[in-house]
Amino acid sequence: MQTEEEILKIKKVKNTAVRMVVLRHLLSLEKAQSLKDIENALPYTDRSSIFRTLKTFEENKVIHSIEDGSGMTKYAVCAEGCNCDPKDLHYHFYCTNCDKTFCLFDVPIPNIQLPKNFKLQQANMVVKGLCDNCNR
Amino acid sequence: MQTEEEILKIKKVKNTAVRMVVLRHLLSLEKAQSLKDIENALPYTDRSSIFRTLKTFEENKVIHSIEDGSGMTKYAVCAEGCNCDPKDLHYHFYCTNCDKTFCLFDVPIPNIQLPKNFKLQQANMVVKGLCDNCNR
DNA sequence: GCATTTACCGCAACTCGATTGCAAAGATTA
DNA sequence: TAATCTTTGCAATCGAGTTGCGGTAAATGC
Ligand SMILES: [Mn+2]
Ligand SMILES: [Mn+2]
Ligand SMILES: [Zn+2]
Ligand SMILES: [Zn+2]
Repeated sequence: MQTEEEILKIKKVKNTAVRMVVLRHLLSLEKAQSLKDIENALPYTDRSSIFRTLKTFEENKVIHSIEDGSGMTKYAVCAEGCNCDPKDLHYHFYCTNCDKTFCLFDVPIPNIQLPKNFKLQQANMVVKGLCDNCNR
Repeated sequence: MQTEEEILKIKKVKNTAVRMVVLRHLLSLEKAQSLKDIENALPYTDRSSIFRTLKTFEENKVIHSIEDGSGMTKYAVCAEGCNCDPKDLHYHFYCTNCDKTFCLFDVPIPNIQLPKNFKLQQANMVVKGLCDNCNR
């Protein structure tokens, strides 16, 4: 497991107080976080600073964003070695009961046979249902 | 191919002027439409009426919605016999160049092996890239 | 070290897609 | 017909996301 400093260094993002605290927060939880989630968790940090931090992180592939259909974009730390290429694609699971969104790094994504002449660049694959905790 | 009247009858949605014109518009195009798209195409119909019509259609499985990451929810008419169950799932393709979103009814969705105790209910699978028209 | 330039931060304002309250118009039922 | 329920149009509101700007901090050049 890499430290916040190591991650930022590898991804060539300057280390600042806001960036450290945002990245630490994202690393501390197993589920993807929305801007609002982070804002609530970091009451002394300004929303727009968090927003710009997330943009910077995403541009530099520190994190990736997920559109889970909940109305708020969620963010999760990229796996070590991730370049946000199609090969780094993974499913996301959105629990319709507890509203958590998970990265399913371990579920393989099969090859998608697109129609003739369509070119794959990226994907946003969100599977919805009940998580193990809510499915009882 | 079913007519608008037939579709609404089968799905038990009362036939009104606004509903007819919205459904006709959705049927007339091969790509999924946003509320704004429909509003622009139907300048004499009020936005909130279109909005409520789309909600009614979605609840009654006349149409399904797609979150393609463009910031606007898109809507497309369900295929004949669709119940919006997991078995009716299909990929959507979002062209990053021309901003069109297509239902890929013909591309099979493989079985997704979720982690233990996770239950699949729905999915929003958006593949992004260049459509055949833009990929030259 | 000190001046200059660049990057980052906090605050407030704003954008825009989505949603809602409400009253009028239309359809249905008794 | 009268009462009731549904649909529609208009205007207002909500809220996530985004931006302008001035101040502070860090980096760069001398
Ligand atoms: Mn992920
Ligand atoms: Mn579709
Ligand atoms: Zn859950
Ligand atoms: Zn295209």
